[in-house]
Amino acid sequence: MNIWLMKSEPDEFSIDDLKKRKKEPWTGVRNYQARNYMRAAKLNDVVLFYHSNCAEPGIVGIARVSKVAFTDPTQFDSKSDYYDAKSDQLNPRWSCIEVSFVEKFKQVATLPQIRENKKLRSMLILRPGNRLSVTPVEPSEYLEIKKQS
DNA sequence: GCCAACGTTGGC
DNA sequence: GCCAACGTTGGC
Repeated sequence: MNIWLMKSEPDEFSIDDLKKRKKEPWTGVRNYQARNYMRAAKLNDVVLFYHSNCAEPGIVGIARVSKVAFTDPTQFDSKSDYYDAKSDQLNPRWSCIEVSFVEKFKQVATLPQIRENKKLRSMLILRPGNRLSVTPVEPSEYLEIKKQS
């Protein structure tokens, strides 16, 4: 089993939105490395849900992979923000996965807390200029985050 | 709103 | 294939 961290801007789609909707296709990822991580995701992999670009950035809850990678339909939708005219119907460029709500943390694991925790020092989210919306997480890091939530 | 750190694009 | 310009992300 793998563990992933996925970012979302709460103004766009928050953990509460996921709780309400129960599941959500994670469309719109337009970065090759993040795409490759999604393609590597397996059914029921754990997803740490991260709120970015907001007042309190941090890990706010847990989701799980409820559908493995499939063609992201938004790349062929000319009305979508995520439309990609260069993507080939026969060999689509972008994939997405479906994630389902598991839990919302009682306490947010805030970015400063993550940064201060020695056991979480190597998390990719802390890397300067990290802009990947999907990154792998070590099991030990996952356990540590669960502990403080 | 600022700005650093990227990834992508496109001219050559 | 190089690299400058540009756009985007995301913390602060």
